[in-house]
Amino acid sequence: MSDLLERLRGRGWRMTAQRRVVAEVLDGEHVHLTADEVHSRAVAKLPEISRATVYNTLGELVSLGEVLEVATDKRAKRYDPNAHRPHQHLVCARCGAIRDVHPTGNPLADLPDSERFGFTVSEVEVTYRGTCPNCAAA
Amino acid sequence: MSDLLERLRGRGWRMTAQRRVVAEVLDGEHVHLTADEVHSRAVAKLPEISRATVYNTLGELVSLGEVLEVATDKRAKRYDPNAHRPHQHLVCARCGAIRDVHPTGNPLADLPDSERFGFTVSEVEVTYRGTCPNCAAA
DNA sequence: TACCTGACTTAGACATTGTCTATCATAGCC
DNA sequence: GGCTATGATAGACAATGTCTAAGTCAGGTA
Repeated sequence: MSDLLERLRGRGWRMTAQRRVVAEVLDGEHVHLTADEVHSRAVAKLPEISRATVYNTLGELVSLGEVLEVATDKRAKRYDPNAHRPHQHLVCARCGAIRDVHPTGNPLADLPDSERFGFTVSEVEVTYRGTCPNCAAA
Repeated sequence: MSDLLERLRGRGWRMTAQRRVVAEVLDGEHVHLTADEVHSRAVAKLPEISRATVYNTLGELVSLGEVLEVATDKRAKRYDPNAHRPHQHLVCARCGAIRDVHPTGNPLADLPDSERFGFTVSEVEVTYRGTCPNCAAA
């Protein structure tokens, strides 16, 4: 994800230790951390980082389109750094595990004009719910 | 929605003024209230109803499958009484307005086995996001 | 390099949403 | 009408998120 750091710098983002740490924490595939988890991991790397900074930085990353907010969980928002590859989520109703998945087809095309009520529709978010293998076994 | 009250009674639900009021508030099409909104409206009909009761009752209605929880909003959960007719949601990113919509096709069928990672998938939740006519005009 | 300035960070108060507990009230049964 | 388990209540508590005022620093400039 040094890609990300590069992109951000290119956009005139002022680089600070805190922002770098948050970006580093949000690295990898199938990463879906809550703000609080991001904060915990950031603190491990940079103990004096504050909660407000983590929230601010996450909010900026979302505005810049580098990170997606996903509301699969009932409580906290989760942050998905994999914003550049379109994908949907598969969530275990029991334990909350989340996987990125890539369905076939284009759900946007499934919404006829007559069902758009004059809205300009730009995005679709699809969440599949079920039971993961671990929970099914238990 | 006296249907609902009948169904609940049939299932051995003990009927109380509070529960009736909550069920009445959740009546109609395109109703997507937050717990707090449900509480406010319930208070208007029955001033001494408490927040805990509203939360409890909503939780029970969800368990019984009479009401759906939807997470279209980043903040509070919303409750959708239209649980018996499968439908999806169209949300205005600007003002938060929500409409029920009925896409064609079956998104469940769009998730191939190879993308299920051993999960038993039972539900799909689709949220379309865009701008409503009002906000587009403004 | 040193310094400036506006953007960034901080701690902690505050707000919102949701949960829990101990106690009181009552629906439905006899 | 009276009993009893179930439901309701107030309010404390918990979790998540937002805001503010004051201090700090990255990056540009000379």
